[in-house]
Amino acid sequence: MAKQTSIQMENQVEGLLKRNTLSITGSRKKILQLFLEQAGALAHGDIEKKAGEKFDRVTVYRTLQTFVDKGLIHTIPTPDNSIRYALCKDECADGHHHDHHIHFVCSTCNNTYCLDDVVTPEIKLPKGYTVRQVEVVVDGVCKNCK
Amino acid sequence: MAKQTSIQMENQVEGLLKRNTLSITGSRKKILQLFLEQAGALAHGDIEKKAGEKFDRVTVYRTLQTFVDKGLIHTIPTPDNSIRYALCKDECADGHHHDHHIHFVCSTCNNTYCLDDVVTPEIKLPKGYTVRQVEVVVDGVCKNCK
DNA sequence: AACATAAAAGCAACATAGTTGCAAAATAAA
DNA sequence: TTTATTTTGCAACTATGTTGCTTTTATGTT
Repeated sequence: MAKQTSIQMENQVEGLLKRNTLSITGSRKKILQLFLEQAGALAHGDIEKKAGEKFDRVTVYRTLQTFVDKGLIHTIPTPDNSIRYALCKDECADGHHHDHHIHFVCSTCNNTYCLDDVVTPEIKLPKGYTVRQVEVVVDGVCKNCK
Repeated sequence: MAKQTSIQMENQVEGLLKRNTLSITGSRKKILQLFLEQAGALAHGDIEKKAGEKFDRVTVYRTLQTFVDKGLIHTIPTPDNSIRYALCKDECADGHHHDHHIHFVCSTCNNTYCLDDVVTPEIKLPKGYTVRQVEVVVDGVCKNCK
């Protein structure tokens, strides 16, 4: 993906918001842009820091919740119990997530990545259990930290 | 497993603590007993409630941390971001956990179970990534809630 | 372009979760 | 039984997340 001008980024961000029937506001643009600029996932705290003291904590919480509800981002459970959020692929929409990829947490740089090409395996459960979703989080060292 | 008398339970609890070089105290006995009585996993909050207002919050935190360090219990990451703890099998010792089983969270009763017979699958990662641990959490309906 | 309506942001206050330092109490070892 | 060490409880603090309400902002309509 080629690097974009800030005008192109602006268009991409606004397009994404419009396509998801979200009104275009300062905080939504800023937060969505942070996700687009970032390879990995972001925790609530990361966003507050990166946004540079500009938004109220409550606004960040509510914006993230809205993005999850609309299917723009999804949550990633991590072993250290800090919820992280990452952009969804286009197939996700309006609360209906299709996250069949696994997540990778680097124990060196502590970044979390969506490995979109690695699909979650089939899990065979004992009799009586019904599967709804399988979440796989792999812990290790990423290619940048090697 | 046959139901135990309270004397047997007491012995089992104290034995477990001794084997892990932990001094025998009221809170450790009580908390460890809660884990033994319970099929599923427990969150910090569950323990505070079940212990019946008897222990300080700080003591519960520290006891859980000690148990994790010694390899008596392990943590389970859950989608709703509440850390849960469950007893380890005997192979775990002194900070070195061997949790090759998957975890199941029932979306009806909200209990978390270790499915000891279901081992985590091999995950093939892209070039450059090193795997240290694979954590699988399955979300669905358990056999009791069906 | 101005207005009305609906949505979002900001604020304050609160609730829950987790941490740290220290003194008192309990446990283990001598 | 006495001593040394570990654990507990308390107080205070930090971080994280939530709720109600008011003001501000965005958007669709005239």
